[in-house]
Amino acid sequence: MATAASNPYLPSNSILSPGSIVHSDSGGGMQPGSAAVTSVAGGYRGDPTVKMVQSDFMQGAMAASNGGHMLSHAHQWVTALPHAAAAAAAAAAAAAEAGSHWSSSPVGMTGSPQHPQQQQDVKGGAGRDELHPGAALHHRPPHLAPHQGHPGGWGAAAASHIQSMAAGTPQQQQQQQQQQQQQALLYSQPGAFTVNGMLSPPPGSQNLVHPGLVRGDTPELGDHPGHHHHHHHQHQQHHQQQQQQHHGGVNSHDPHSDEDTPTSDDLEQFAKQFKQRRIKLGFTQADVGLALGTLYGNVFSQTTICRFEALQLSFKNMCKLKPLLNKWLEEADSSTGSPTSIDKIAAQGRKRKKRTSIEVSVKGALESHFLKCPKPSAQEITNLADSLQLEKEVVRVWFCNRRQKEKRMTPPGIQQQTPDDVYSQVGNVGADTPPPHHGMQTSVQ
DNA sequence: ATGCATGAGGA
DNA sequence: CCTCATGCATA
Repeated sequence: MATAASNPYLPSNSILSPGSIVHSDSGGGMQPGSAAVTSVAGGYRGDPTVKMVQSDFMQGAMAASNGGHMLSHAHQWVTALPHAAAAAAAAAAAAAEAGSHWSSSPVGMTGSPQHPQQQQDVKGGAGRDELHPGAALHHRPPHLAPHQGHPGGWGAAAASHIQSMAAGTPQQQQQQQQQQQQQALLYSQPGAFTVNGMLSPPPGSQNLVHPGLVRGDTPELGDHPGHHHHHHHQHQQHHQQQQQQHHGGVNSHDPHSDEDTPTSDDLEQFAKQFKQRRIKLGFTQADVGLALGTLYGNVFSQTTICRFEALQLSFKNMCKLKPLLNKWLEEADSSTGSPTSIDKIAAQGRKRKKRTSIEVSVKGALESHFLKCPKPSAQEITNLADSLQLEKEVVRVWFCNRRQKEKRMTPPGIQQQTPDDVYSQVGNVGADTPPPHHGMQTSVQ
């Protein structure tokens, strides 16, 4: 197996031992003993004809379960066209600093679910038949003012929590790195084009994309300037700190100023507010992502917007995006129908390995190892991969993603405890820290 | 909402 | 090879 393992990405199909990875054969699938399955995504893209919209799809899908998959069968990779880099204006520079991370906070949902009325509707996989590009905006929510209680509670919500890692493993040492890189590459989707302004939330929005390079990323990490309060640090990193320059005395401390380096709290607050506004305006996360592209040249996916709202990005990353989203917010509610530019950019294809689904049991094993050693050596990875019957690359990536996950501080199990659930922190102490998993669900959309 | 993946950029 | 920023494809 070693042979094939070297290069996981072979056009050929056989990968490892039988049972380890199964290509999703039409339904034939998995064997009882399989460790993972790779699902195949059908024609990834490449056909302009496909109008499939993932954005809407997912949104609605979550509620509806799924509109039906259309999985095609393919080999390991989907072929694609070479990608072209695109140039775009980059513009925004965001000041960012990273320092301590989030504090606690209930992620996302605040507790108050959305109101009954659903605005997005159509997007549901169910109803997404009619998608007329350029269609008129659909209704904005007539009103809406649930309340979404939020703030008050926030203060109370603070709680300290610790990260799971760093439990006490002796070998746990970290060499931190501080790199501030960024890059922007994008591939886009084949979608058609015609976008209407960002202000018209079309039933099926999602077409062009606009590649752009962003520069101006954030500086480094550091503690936030105005770090005021409580909270804590759960990580053990923070090496370099960064100084803050306040020349000109421009912004000394104005939590609201976007120019300022936001604090964790600011970000939390902003994210929450952003989400509410976005929803009220009737936009999906995907819509916002696209709008940002047409507006500032940087498109973002639904995923990113989602993660932003849920504070699942690194502090630095959050800082970078905040200004952009903030601008969008302003635009969005101020302009009621701005024309916007319609751009379309060619979408190039990319080849992408099909997603491997790792079996739960295997995941458990990986988790265990992770706790013992978050950074296994190449050899260990190979080893592990072998015993788990997974490709080395898959395992390696798994660890990378895992580490990343640890890094972003999405409030782990730390939510505040209401008077009711006192006695909560019992439970996970020795072994692993099961994902608290916030049960967020924003029904909207 | 998230899991796995890609890639730039930095050692 | 890692970290970090991002995102397709999914559940």
